[in-house]
Amino acid sequence: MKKVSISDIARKAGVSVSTVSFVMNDKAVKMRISREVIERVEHVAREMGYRPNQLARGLRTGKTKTIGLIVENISNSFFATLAKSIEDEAKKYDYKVVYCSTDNDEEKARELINMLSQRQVDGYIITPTLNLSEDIRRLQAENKPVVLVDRYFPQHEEIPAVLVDNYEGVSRGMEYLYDKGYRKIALVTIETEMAHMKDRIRAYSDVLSRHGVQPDERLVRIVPYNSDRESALKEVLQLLSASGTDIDAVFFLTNYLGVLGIEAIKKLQIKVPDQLAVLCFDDNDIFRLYTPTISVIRQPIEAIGQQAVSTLMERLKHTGDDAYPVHAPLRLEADLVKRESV
Amino acid sequence: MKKVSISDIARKAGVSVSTVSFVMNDKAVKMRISREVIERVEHVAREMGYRPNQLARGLRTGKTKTIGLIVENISNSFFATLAKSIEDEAKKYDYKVVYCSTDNDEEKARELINMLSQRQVDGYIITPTLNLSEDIRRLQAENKPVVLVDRYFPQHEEIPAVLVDNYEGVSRGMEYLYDKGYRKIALVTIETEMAHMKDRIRAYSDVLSRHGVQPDERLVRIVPYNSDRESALKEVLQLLSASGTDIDAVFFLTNYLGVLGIEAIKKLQIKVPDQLAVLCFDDNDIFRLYTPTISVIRQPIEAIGQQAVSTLMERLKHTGDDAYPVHAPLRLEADLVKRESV
DNA sequence: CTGAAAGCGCTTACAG
DNA sequence: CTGAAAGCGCTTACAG
Repeated sequence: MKKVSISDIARKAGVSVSTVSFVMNDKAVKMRISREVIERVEHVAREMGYRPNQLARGLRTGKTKTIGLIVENISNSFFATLAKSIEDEAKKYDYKVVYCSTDNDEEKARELINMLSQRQVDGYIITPTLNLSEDIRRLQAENKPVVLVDRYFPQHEEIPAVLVDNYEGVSRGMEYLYDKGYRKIALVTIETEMAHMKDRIRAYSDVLSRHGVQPDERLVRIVPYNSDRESALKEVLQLLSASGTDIDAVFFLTNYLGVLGIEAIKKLQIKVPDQLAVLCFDDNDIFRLYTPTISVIRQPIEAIGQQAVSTLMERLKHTGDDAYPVHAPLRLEADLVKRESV
Repeated sequence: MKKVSISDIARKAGVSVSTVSFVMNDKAVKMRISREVIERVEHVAREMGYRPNQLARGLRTGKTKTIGLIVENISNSFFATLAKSIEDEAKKYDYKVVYCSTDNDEEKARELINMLSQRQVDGYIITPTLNLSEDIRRLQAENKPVVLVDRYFPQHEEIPAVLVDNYEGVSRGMEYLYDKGYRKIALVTIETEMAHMKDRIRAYSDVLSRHGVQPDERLVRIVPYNSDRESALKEVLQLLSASGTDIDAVFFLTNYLGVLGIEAIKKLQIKVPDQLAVLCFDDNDIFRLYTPTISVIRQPIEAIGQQAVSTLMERLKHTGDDAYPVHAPLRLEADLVKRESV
């Protein structure tokens, strides 16, 4: 059974391919094609089970109605939720989404951009890795709009970005811990040069300074990026069991670290929040169900996805318009979810 | 900046488009093109930043090197992990994956198949909904191989499927509970006609019968498919707090139900495993970290993804071969992960 | 060894 | 109101 093409329909309906094309694209009325022909063509098309070949259409029109989405890792719950929200939102605009994971590898990210570009996606939503700004500018130069999500390049305001307000979110969390009387607040973060994490760390230090507290190096643990689960866990265990530091609270700067933290706390049998208060950036089902429940700064994932799509759609409409306004990253507010761990 | 095409390169290198095409496709040697021309073409292509248009290539060759993956919901951790494993495995064969979610809606599943078909994917990996077998057979008739994952159609052996051995997995879990001395074993499942769930339920009853236990209706709770989170939780709460049933263990047949179960148990302050043993089909980070840790029957998700891809690749090679052998579904063994809840 | 030409399935000016 | 034809960017028999 071969796929049926427009010319098969034309032959069977006794009209030209142009006529069929006009009917299939709802341009029949504009082209003043007779009611009778329209109906005949539609009937034949349905009968033969016609499905337009989008490859051919894309080749001809230069538009594929497809968004390329590049995330760090689709199996991570944050990105999976983000991807779903982008897929659902894009559908409203009649766009499809093709997604893929970088595993936070620069080279892989480049390959993916390359692959999506070859498939002629109309625009991109990207969770960038480091050093990707040149590749992204090249896309923009080819008139392919790009919107960053979750991360951004501070020195490149011409690349729009949608993300949570990291600085504000961590500040809020820190103030909350401070208000509750905690003074020896430890921080667990991941080693990276990316600006979104630097913003989070900066908020931690700034809040401490504002309260006249000297940041204590021993309270900050930076997990190397490529450490496997085991060694990362070891780092956290070390921090939490170190004597002489008197930690009374710990702030995990990512979801993944928070989960490791829970494991460490469980292993060390630390009583939360009596011996140690726990706060995490980014929510997770586990935090809601763990005993005690873990307080978090929650990112508005759905809203990030929706805004990313609508920003991209805006750009897609203005394609070729060089004077398109430059924006600072769009920062959405995070929620402080108070639970039992603080 | 326009994209550069094969003819731009041909012009600049002073050769024909055919020559460029042969060089780009590593057929230069076979066509005995001179070393010098090859080098000139490659140099020009690199210089101009040439990226082949896959739409055009796909249109011409009829192959897109793309797999369409349809799952229930990409934001669910089971499917997110499965999708990642399929993406990684497909990459080894130099195939890309386009994924999308049905939300378990028959109509949406049909639309997605339609969409992927219009984009000319070479083959499909599908988590089917009910009543999808006809649509799938149509794909097969069009010579597009399909492999089902996670679910299957027992009456359609001609559609290959890769899934966990549901019957064996639940049987193993039940025997384990029985061995541990539990006799009043409750079951929480989801309402569906799909065979994979029926297999799980059948295993539950069979193990009970084998031990001469009359299945007690009051011990089985079937959560209606479209119930929202709240009402599903209510169902579970009701089951666990019902008096006069003396439940001593509960077996949740899906990940999602197990998480609800944890919530219910937490709310009711039931002591696990002293007052109630808990077992769940399908693992989840939560089960590993909850206190007490929850024992599970773990699906070999990675292996399912890998087998699905390799089965599909096999079919892709034999495309057009009508006599391709019919297989029963490939059932992979689940692990019993003993933790503290039983 | 290399080029000219057909054709994949569409859309869209252009002509009548 | 409808059709013939060009062209999107490729691949691939065919010819020389």
